[in-house]
Amino acid sequence: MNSQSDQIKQDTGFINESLINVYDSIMRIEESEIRKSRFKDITAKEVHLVHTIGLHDRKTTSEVAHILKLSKGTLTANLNNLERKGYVMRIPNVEDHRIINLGLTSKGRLLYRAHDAFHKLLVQRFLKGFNDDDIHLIKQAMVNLEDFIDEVSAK
Amino acid sequence: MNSQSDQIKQDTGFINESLINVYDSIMRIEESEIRKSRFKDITAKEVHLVHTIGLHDRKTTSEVAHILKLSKGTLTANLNNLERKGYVMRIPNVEDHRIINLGLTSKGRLLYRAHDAFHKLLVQRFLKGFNDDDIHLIKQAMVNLEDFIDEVSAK
DNA sequence: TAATTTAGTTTGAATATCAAACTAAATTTC
DNA sequence: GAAATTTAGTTTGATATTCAAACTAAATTA
Repeated sequence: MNSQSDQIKQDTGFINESLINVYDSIMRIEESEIRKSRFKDITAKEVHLVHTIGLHDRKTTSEVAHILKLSKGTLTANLNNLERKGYVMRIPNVEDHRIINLGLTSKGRLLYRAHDAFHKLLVQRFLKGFNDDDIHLIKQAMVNLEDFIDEVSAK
Repeated sequence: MNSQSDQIKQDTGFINESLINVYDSIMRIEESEIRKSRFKDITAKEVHLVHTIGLHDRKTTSEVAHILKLSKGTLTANLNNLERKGYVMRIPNVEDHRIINLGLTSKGRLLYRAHDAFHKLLVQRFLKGFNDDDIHLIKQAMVNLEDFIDEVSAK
């Protein structure tokens, strides 16, 4: 018979393994789902970039590079690819001619929404069977995790 | 004043964003923490490979390639690097001479444990302030997520 | 107006990845 | 039990990703 504390050890052990394993899988299925749809030329990294560019923000190239922690040169290369494939637009900034703002084409917006829908489905399943209090508690655990990440990143 | 359902929308929205953002950060801080220690020549991907090889299993090259979803050629290249750096051993299988089993050197085991300790700290912080029932509930959410991943991967 | 800073691109080198061809060993088939 | 097939892992050649540093053009500051 398992004691209460054995149960907890088992739970935390499972959560540990899960945190390690889950993301890789999420990236993989995101990519394979998106490629089953009409977006056959898109990788997981590219979806991530499209998500970061977003629907409405018109971020600059530097802002996006900073968010994704990519060098400026790498981002330029990635943007060239997504522009060539027709998902992303470079929008010269009229006030400051050094700046390029980024936007999604209509195809890019479709991709954004398809990815977003898949993610919402994923979260729905993640939270399946939980009531509002439970969900609030799970949210708090994610806050903890982000706090820890911020702390470690800062030091 | 927010209604209850607004609160839930906010929570699930946060969880959604969090799931997207958190892993990248985890990979990044894992790498930077490991490089602050005595393991300065190691990338996040390599830690992941060392974790997969594990302390006791003596997995084959093909098993590890399958787990990490890498081609055999890619894994050979990765193993060459980790062998050169002194973390991984190739152990010829005496019963079947085609097979190479994989193991960690003592340096590799040190790296494994350092990474494991960091991960345990991370989970500890993830679960900070929760009681046993809460933890069990969070574990259940992770099970949900893995189920969803398995379902989508299978179809 | 000259010097400096800033935003983004280009360049060149290093690394990672894959699929396909290959080698050697084990298993199956006849 | 020899020949054909399968399996495990490596090598090869091509492609893609990434970075830092040099560069260009525009804006800001001195």
